[in-house]
Amino acid sequence: MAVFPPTGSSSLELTISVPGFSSYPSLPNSSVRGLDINQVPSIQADQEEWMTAGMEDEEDSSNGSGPPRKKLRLTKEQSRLLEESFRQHHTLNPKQKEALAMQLKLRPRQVEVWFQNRRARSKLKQTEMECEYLKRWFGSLTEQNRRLQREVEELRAMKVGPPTVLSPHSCEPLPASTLTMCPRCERVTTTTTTTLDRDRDRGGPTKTNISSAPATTLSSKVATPAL
DNA sequence: TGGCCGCACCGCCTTACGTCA
DNA sequence: GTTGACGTAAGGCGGTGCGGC
Repeated sequence: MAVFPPTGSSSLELTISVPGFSSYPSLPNSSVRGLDINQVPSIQADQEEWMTAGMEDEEDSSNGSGPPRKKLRLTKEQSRLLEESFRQHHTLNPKQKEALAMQLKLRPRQVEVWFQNRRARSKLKQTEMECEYLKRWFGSLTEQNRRLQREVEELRAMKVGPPTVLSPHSCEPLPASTLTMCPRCERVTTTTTTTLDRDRDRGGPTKTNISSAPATTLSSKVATPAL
């Protein structure tokens, strides 16, 4: 079973990079400053139909009689243009916002709100995808953990009744392997000192660690994605 | 130069409305 | 016609950065 591969990104940071607009530029002399964000650009006839209710309600709200909040629905064309703009920039500077608002015949505030909500939706979607990924990865690790536990049990059983290992040269039984538990990582290792090793290296025994065995054994690599 | 204030913007949470099954 | 779920525009609040005083 393959360990679920980590994605290219080693980070789960939800960063939205906006080329050229890392932060909102401060434009003290911008015409946007001092601009009434509730100012309504000229409304075309085809827009009045859906905007009128909202506009009227805003005016109604000034009478302080608890304004019923009417919801304005953006037209498909407006949504399309906003989406298109969002693909280019996830945030807007004041000039872009104003221009877009003019183009869409919306208030700059509406454009701003749409972008805020759009960023939120984008982030939510990303979070859901990452959640799904982590779930699958957890399932993969659980399965791998089960396999390793099983392998540990098998190795423990081997310790009770150690197998006879024959020397490839003399065909005589070699000293029994000893299973030990690594105190640090709790991995089971086996230490085997062969006659061949002794012949080759008088300086000390050579340890053959199972951890260095092929990936199909206990040493199955546990890929840990950088989170 | 540091502190304060106002402004604009943001993210986050929530509310309220429109739509649809 | 009613209802509940869902999507989303908009309100509210706190935080941040910047410019002016």
